Amino acid sequence: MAKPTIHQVANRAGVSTTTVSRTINTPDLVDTETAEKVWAAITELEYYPNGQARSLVSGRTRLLGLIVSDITNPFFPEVIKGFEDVAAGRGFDILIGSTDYDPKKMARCVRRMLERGVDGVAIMTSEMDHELVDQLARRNVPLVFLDVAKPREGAGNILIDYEHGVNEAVDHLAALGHRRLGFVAGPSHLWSSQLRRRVFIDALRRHAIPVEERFLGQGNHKVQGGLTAMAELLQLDQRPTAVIGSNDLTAIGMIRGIHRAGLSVPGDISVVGFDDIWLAQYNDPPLTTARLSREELGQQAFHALVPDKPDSPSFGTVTIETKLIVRETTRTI
Amino acid sequence: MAKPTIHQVANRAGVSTTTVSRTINTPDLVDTETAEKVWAAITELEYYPNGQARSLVSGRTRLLGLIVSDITNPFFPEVIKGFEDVAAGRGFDILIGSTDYDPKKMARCVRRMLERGVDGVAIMTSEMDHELVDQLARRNVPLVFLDVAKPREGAGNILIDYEHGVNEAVDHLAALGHRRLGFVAGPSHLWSSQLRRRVFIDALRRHAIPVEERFLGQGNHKVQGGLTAMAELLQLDQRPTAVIGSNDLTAIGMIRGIHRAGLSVPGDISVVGFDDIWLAQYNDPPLTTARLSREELGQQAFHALVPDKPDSPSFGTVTIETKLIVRETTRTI
DNA sequence: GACCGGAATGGTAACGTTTGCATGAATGTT
DNA sequence: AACATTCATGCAAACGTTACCATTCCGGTC
Repeated sequence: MAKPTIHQVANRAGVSTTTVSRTINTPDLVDTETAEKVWAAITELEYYPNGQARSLVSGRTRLLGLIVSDITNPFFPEVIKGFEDVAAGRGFDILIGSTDYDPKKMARCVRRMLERGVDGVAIMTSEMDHELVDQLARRNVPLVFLDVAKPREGAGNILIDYEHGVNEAVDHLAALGHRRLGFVAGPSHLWSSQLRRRVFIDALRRHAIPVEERFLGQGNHKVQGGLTAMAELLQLDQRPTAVIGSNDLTAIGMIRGIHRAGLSVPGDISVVGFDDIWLAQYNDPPLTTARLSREELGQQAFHALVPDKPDSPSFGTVTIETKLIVRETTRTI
Repeated sequence: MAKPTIHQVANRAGVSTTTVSRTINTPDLVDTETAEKVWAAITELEYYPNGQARSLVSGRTRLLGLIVSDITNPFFPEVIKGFEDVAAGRGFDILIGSTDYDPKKMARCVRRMLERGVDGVAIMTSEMDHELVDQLARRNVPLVFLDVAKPREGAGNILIDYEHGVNEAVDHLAALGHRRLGFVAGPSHLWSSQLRRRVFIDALRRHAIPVEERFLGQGNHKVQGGLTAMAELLQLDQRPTAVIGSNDLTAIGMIRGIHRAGLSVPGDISVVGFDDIWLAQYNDPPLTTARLSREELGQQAFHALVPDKPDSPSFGTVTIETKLIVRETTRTI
């Protein structure tokens, strides 16, 4: 009795398969009485329409791909959640692909999505093979890129307004009297990480604060990177009085580094992070950071892929705001 | 030119669709020379076989469902990673479902998986509607339950040997001279959380350490819960000298609580966590905790769902070990 | 009372694969 | 030289839906 088909339902209800199909998809076209019989048969048999058959004829799969670098990175799960929530609400399922920062895996991911015939792909990873992505585009698969170098033609692009948050951070620090600001960047191959660094430097200029090369550290967007970069910064005979991390993990590592050196945050050095991951508020002390709403990021990605009004492709560019959240890792000098 | 079919490939290569299909699936059956022609056509046209058509005839989708409560909980992503890694290696895709602790969403999840015709479902959530799960079982969908109350017949079950880790923790603490041990539990509706508590109490008995009711706090497996529970414990006129958290998040919250009260870890109170989430090692100070390998959990789940040898259903029960990792939150009394 | 229009339903051809059966050529066996 | 055996290939029928094109029956209109 496993997996009844539409035929069995039709038999049991004493109607044609066409009628069953209609009862499910276009109820207006079928008589109330017959509809009831059909529904009875459906529930009795525990019938579920076969998705592959459905999408074979319709050409749509109601399946969306989501490619991230590493689901283990606390930044991503929240994006996924935002994406999945709204997708599930609209009857879409999502296919997760982790690239693990490995272009080969990325290729495998794309191939898998292609074979599944996804109705769209959200790409949130930098190790991108352009040839591969072009292949998707050529097959008219809607695409959306999240926080990627240059907006791509013929695809949705979700940009992040780093400037606002970073400016607020520098404002905040400057208002507290800090003039010697440091920054620990993320991996240099990552475009968004370079951008964050650049935006920081611009903000300093705008505040007429001198940009000191030696205050610019190099991390990797992980705790460890922040920790070791901070250790170097602390070697300097003249230390920065406040530092900003390229993301929260970096900032948290920096705080660890400062603690290990026997100094205190924010007593000796103020620290600001970026992203406001979940963990930031539970750090010790709670981290001041520029928030970037991952939920919104995920939601916007979905909307770019499947527009509210059918057939109105939204190749637009959406910008996500960032906003400083002041907690307890910053203090007047 | 979007989405070429097997027919177009066949045309271009001057062979029948059958031959194309065979070149892809059973290369032995086709002449090397024709195979080459076919492959040429395939790459020129950028042909990818249509998955739905494929699984419509084969009956298999090579799609696996994975139902978790909340992907945002740092415990889950690593399980997912373990699961996905090995699944991708074997050509399976996975469909993520978040229940958000909501039985309604759980129902929607199951329905979605049923319609997609998944080849198996891994369930790692407690808000389980038995009727729903039975529906899956009736349709012969392989199932595996992760860390669930009682092993279920006709399905895989992955259990976690909490005892070993907790015993090691209590051993460790006892060896350091602690005799007043506290425990902050997880949500009481969660079976695994009750089990952890029970195992802790058993371990105390085994060490002939008195079980003091007032040292048993109530958390919620989140940082906040550990924090407030610890605050209560600290009100006691006689405080525990060491405390164990039901999971790492709880333990981290407890440490925050201790710090807020102006006490130090491990100077005044020793703390032990459970799980060894990624974050544990970067806590300040690094957390002593009983490790439960989430990667292994995910991998075992996959293997339970799709056995190495086809058609050998593995309804067995696998146990995952736990093991104490000593870091810097425990010290002699 | 013949005709028309709409509502409810059914028959059937797709959709893109795989697969069992059939065919034909080439090779080997007696 | 006739025949069995393998190898390479093709034809056509599935798989479970949906969508187009009938068909039937009904009440209403002139």
